[in-house]
Amino acid sequence: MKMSTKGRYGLRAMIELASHGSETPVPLSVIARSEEISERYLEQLMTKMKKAGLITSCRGSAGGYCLARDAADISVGDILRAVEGNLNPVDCSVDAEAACENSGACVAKYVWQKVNESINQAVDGISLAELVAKIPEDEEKQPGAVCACQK
Amino acid sequence: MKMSTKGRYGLRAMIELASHGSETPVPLSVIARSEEISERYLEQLMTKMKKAGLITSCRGSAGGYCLARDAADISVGDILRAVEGNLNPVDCSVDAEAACENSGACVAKYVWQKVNESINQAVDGISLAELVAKIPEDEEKQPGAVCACQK
DNA sequence: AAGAAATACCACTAAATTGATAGGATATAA
DNA sequence: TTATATCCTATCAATTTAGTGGTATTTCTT
Repeated sequence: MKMSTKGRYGLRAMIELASHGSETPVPLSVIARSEEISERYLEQLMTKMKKAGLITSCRGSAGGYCLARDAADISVGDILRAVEGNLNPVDCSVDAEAACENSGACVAKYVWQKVNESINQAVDGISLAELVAKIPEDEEKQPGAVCACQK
Repeated sequence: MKMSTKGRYGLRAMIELASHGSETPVPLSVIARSEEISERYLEQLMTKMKKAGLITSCRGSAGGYCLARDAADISVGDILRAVEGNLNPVDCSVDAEAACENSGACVAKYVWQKVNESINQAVDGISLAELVAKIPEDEEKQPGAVCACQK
């Protein structure tokens, strides 16, 4: 039951991105360097966040990534689900496809549903803006709304 | 963030074990067969549960496994932690050893602590007895207390 | 006392997933 | 036109998970 680096890196990258102001796009290299994550690997994670509609991007010189909406409207759950896929501890409990032949009589399923609900409730209850607000002042920038790069 | 087969098999095996009466030890082969788990693999999981003090065992002919205490006093959390190790999604959030150099200023840590709490709360809130009670009658046996084998 | 039935213990292998790397293509601003 | 970026796809390496194999030991039954 460990969160993989996808989730861990992904969350940190988004916090970093959100902590930059909203004026200009933030290049991948900046995020990768300050969070000490391989650029190439982080790139894959950012692609997933973009597909999930959490960030936008601008190519070319002076390009980079921006939040697609206000940090207050992005939950940690949005981020984790974007990079990790669903957070269900066991697929059968939610996905009808993955249900076993015993499904109806399966008591364990009850457990997995409970756990699933509690995880999602926890991560959906925390917004990116909340986290940025916790950053010690000396490192914080302007959390701001949505940045210039809105293609 | 998936529960591995250790947790899934382990829970099912314990439910099966608890659903047998308390009179006689239940052989591994019986649990393995009815839950369709490899005996050899399940054996390793049972060893962990034994070390965690959740079950006892009797060797020899007519031997097998028994709950170490009443099913009402064994939580799903006890079982999962026994086979999976701690359920923390990220080690740094709990284990001081695993904390990164940035630990104090790390905002993500706040998330992992919340998630960890909510997972543990969920699994600790469900007892083995509760689950056994949910089993459809035609398959249920006597949930009972603790069985004969108490070495 | 012998034999069968069962767990205990130790190490090893195979499969799957995850993490990371590589190379080139495409877009954009100065 | 050049430097700076993202985008896309494939591949490789490392780690973790899942499962096997063999043998020793204990206990009941006959």
